[in-house]
Amino acid sequence: MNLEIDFRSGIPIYLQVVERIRERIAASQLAPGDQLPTVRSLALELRVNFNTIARAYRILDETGIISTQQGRGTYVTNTPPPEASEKIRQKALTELARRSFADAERLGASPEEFNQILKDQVAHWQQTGRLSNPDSDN
Amino acid sequence: MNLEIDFRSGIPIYLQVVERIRERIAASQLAPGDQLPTVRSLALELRVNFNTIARAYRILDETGIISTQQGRGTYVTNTPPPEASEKIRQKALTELARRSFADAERLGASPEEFNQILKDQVAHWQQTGRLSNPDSDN
DNA sequence: AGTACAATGATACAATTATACAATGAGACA
DNA sequence: TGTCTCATTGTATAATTGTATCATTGTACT
Repeated sequence: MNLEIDFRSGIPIYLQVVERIRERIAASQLAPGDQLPTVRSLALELRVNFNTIARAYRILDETGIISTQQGRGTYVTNTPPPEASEKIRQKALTELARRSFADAERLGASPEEFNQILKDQVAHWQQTGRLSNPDSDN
Repeated sequence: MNLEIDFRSGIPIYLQVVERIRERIAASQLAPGDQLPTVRSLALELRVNFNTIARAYRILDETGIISTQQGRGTYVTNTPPPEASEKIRQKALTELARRSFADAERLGASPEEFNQILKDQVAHWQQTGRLSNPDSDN
């Protein structure tokens, strides 16, 4: 799943999981009928207790966009209407931007410095046609 | 832990705890990822109230060298502090940039679109003097 | 004495984890 | 077919961990 959650943000993990999954559904990365990871497998991936994931799933279930079934698994039921999806998507992107700057700040970089690095990254991507490999200069 | 605290020194207990733990980390007796004692267990050991330990932990958390997580515990921080070597810092920043674009792509945004959003975020930061609040429009 | 302030303690609370439990489904076998 | 067993799934509840808020204590200063 590769969900990005921040243990140091002060935002409860279960709420972060709710948001990240809503974003994936809004971005059609998860379509109706798709099965979500089991509470245990996602918990293992995120290194948290599976009850924390279960709590997130329960919230999503109560809002009706997924369906959790004991013994079977959890499945996506509805995708929000296009205009709502676009709004969620926009919010997800600005939120991602905010998190990125916050992470950069923790590494001692000002927003300006990090923005420069991001620009370089785009330039490199335009040259090579792909995002640079994390192991490229080891 | 066996922290040396002097109750008669006149120096507040929570400040002594802060100093003792800083020393342990500086001496690599506590490594990144290591879990510190819970506020209650350390309080029991030192015969003080656990709020006093919590206060010490909060100070260390604010300086970024440990991370306290409700319900989970407190851990020595993994990410290198800003004063780490420039090379490591640069590498961490480019890796962060790469991951950010990958996440944006997962949300259905091209690098160009996401870059625009990043620029807007910097502009907004320059206006308000802070990175925008995650809860601003919930 | 009285006041103000910082340090510490008491209590209630929220997030996360640990443990035991119940529902479902796949495979073995009569 | 039926049903047994067992692994896998989500559920329920209590224990553990840090947080928030206010009360208490001690000290310095008038």
